[in-house]
Amino acid sequence: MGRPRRPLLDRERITTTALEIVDEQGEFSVPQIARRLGVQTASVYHHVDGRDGIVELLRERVATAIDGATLDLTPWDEAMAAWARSYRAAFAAHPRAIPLLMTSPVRAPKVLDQYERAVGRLLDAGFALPDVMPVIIALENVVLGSALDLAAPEAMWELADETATPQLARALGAVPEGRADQAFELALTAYLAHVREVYAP
Amino acid sequence: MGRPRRPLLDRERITTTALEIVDEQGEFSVPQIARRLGVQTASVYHHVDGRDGIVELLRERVATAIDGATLDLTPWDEAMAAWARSYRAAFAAHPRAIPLLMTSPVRAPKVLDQYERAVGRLLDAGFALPDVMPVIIALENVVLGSALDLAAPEAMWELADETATPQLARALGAVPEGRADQAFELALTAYLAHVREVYAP
DNA sequence: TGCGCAAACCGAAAGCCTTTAGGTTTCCTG
DNA sequence: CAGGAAACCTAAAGGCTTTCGGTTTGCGCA
Repeated sequence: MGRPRRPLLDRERITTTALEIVDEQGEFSVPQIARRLGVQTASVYHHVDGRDGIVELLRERVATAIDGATLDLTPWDEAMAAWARSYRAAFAAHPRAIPLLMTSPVRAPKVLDQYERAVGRLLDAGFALPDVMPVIIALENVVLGSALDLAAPEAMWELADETATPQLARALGAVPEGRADQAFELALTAYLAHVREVYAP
Repeated sequence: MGRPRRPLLDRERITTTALEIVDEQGEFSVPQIARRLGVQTASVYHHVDGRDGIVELLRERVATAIDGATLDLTPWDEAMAAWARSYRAAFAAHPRAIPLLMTSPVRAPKVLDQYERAVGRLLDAGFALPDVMPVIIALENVVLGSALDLAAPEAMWELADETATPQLARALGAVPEGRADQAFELALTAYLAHVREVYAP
């Protein structure tokens, strides 16, 4: 016991292990992380700001997969569409983590920079200043709502009692493959089309 | 001790108390409920299927505020819009409960009946069967994404570092009152306009 | 080179939570 | 009025989060 020759822990390894566990189980606990890393529970607290700190690390880790380069596309609506798809894809890569991550916003500077650039793109495109944030927030709502849909896949499917809700059962039976992706594309396309019409100069 | 002359607990009181606590604190625990009701923790388990059962009761309780009568409006798009607004308003009445409720779908028969009727309305309006669920799911995504926005109010506002993200700070400063409602209306209007164009016969 | 402080890990423990098991009293049905 | 079910309690197991103090190692500075 005592300090080891080489550190056994760091924030990266803790984050990676936590994400592994969440991908498998949908939850995580500090003792679970410690066990996987062959370490005592208390040791983890030396590197991390409590359990909530680990959640924040997970949020940042998942958010780093958002591709900020999409925001350089032209025209502006292509940029927004691609950014939204990348945003959702980042969450889709870890569906079981979504409930854990989505309740509070991403604080990572890298992501805030992307919001900064999104604002810039809309201003450059001629959007009025008071319209910019509502347009971005509504886009974010579509993205997060669709991501949430990924977290509870096939949820309603088992619930369709054919006798009580025959039309619902029929409609569910007729749903094509990849329904979540399709619903997202539908909502995204609809949203951007409307913004083009109403707000764009 | 022993069985009391009049029952001290029932599912209604447990649900009401749990919702009170969640409205205040954003979380709840079984011992907290027991303390408020002047009862031992174990007694609560006699009426309810564990903590998860209480969450399910909360989901149903909150969902009962959704106004199913909206689905009788004509034309169909007015019905969908009003239903979506009522759906979101039900969650908005308990913003701190949203993270707890939104990760799994509502199982309450009353709500499933509403889905049943929504399907019926779209079929009657001439929608093709395979289009019905995607249209409803995408609408649900908009509603839930916007509801999620209510759960983390003013979240990004404090994060705007003027030096690092000047344009974001400017745009945030120009945001009008009631931004969450406005973003929801924007997304909802956009969505329904597009569905009218693309899917409606 | 050596001293001292900081870093990294461990052991222990407090205090919370969930859940179950078994006991006691009261109600209700036949 | 007898017996089973209902409603509550006490007790306890086992998990989780977090903190505190101890031990060993690394490293910077004199």
